[in-house]
Amino acid sequence: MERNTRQRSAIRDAIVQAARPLLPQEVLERAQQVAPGLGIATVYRNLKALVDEGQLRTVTLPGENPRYEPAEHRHHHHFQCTRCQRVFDVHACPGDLSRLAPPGFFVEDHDLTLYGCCRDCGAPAAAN
Amino acid sequence: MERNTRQRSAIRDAIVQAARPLLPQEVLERAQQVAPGLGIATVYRNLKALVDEGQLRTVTLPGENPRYEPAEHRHHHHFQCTRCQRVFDVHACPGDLSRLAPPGFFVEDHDLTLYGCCRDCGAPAAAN
DNA sequence: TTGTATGCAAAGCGTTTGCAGTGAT
DNA sequence: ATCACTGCAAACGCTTTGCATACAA
Repeated sequence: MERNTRQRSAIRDAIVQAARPLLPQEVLERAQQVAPGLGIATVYRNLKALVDEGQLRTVTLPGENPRYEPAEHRHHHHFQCTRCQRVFDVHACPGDLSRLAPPGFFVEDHDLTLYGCCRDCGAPAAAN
Repeated sequence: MERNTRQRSAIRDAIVQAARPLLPQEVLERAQQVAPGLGIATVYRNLKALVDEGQLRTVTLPGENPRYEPAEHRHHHHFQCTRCQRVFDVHACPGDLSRLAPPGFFVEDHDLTLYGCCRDCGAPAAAN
């Protein structure tokens, strides 16, 4: 039976209100403003619980520590800027990729990460 | 100035001879058969060095520890079996994905991981 | 009251680093 | 004889867990 604690609300709210996937440490810092004394262990325990409940999604980019975002977001992908390292949501999807798998392999899902230059870091020739 | 040690050869050979990307621990176990007494620290040091030299490539799948494979392999992707967790190379590629990025974002590269059921693990999971 | 959730600190796990000894050149 | 490389163990950063207490139900 799950209880609705001050800490759990603070953790969930921090992630829902963020505009991008957050690291556990970032969740801690934001949630502590609402729930002083909050410990990192509680953040990890709740992140895990909220993911299991289906409220959160884990964003695991290659070579990066896991980040967390609201699960309400539909199937989507991510774009990491090679200049500023920030991660953005990409709501487009290449669609069915089962044609890429070798014979005998069955594709059930996929993960895609795009790398490049984000809007803010400017095009190779344009400085906006 | 680099030296050609017994350990380094054993580590490189273990990876070149493997049919799939290996975890550092797997590299250790295989290389120890040729270089008894080999320590895990030496494996890590050489993996790093060989990646820097361009001989190896790091395979970083979401939520998985880094694996290593020969760099000679061209641009390709990976397939992870959701049953046995093993990782396989996929030499197909969806091609240009710049259409997926929002306006103002420039795609320079991409990473793709397929998930599903491998040849050895049999039929795909029942559709839910 | 009851038992889950919490905070703290210790433990785990994969990876890195300091150091003195080893061995390739 | 050099000096990069090695093995060992300690240190690290992130995450998990044990335990006594706090608090939602």
